Amino acid sequence: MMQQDPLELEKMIRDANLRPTKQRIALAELLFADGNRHITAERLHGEAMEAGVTVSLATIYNNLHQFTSAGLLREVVVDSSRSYFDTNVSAHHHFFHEETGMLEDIPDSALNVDSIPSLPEGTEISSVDVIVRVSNIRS
Amino acid sequence: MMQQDPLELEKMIRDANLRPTKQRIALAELLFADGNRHITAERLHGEAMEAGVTVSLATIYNNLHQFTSAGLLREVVVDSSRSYFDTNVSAHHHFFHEETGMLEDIPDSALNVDSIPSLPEGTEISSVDVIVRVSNIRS
DNA sequence: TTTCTTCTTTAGAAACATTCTAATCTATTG
DNA sequence: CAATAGATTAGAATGTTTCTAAAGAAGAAA
Repeated sequence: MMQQDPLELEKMIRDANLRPTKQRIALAELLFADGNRHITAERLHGEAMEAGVTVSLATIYNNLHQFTSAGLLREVVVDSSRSYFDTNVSAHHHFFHEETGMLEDIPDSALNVDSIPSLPEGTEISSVDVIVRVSNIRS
Repeated sequence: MMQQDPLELEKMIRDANLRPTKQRIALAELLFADGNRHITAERLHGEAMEAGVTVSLATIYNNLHQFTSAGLLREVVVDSSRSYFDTNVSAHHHFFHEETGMLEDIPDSALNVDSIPSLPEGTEISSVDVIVRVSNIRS
């Protein structure tokens, strides 16, 4: 995404039918200014604090979900205790570092999933998520 | 797995260096007697109650984790608010029904993941998890 | 069997992430 | 500017999971 310009961000927010409030713009900057990010609510809250923006946790959650509904973010489920949000919404997969809890993109082109078996009756694919869990080699 | 015989179950528990207590045996029966299952702690607790076995939730969690460490169960991460435990510990993947929260196995042979890109420096694969999220076709 | 040790279970408290509530505040529109 | 619809917030509430400390059960040794 890589949206540096505040005006672009504001347009993006408006296009999502959301009002460009101080908090929302600040969060959008933190999320989208520096390119692809994988972030938890708690960490985004911390970054907002550091940046001198007072935002409540409730607002962090509200906005993460609103951005996700608008297709600006994608939720990645890798950890049963925390939610990660990914600013890269195009097709791709993930490495998950078990020790650090860090996520890393795997380009869609770098991995191939095929011969998906027949789907359960009456269902359609919503997404295919591949998570390659990696850990440090212990010597 | 499909372990019907109580004696087999007891052996399985002993082989995992665990004591065959009343609660542990009852949980093992619920988990392993009827073949492949995908279950949450809460649901296992409910089933134990129904079966007339009094087990605390703490014990449910203790045992699910101990069985997992022993390789008798595998934790499947598909939902950021709940943990699922799978009695099928051999290589395979999952369909996840978004509406019902139900999990369904995809045999390893029915799905192929290839050309996994070079791993991050100093790491090794711990597992490759494919989750095909499906939802009911809305007409 | 009796005793000793180690492992288990448990109730309840605590921790943690997330959602809800209802009041206040802000952006937008007329 | 006034009215309204949307946004933010503190704090309470929820839901899952873990922790604590005490009491109970299993295994080993004599």
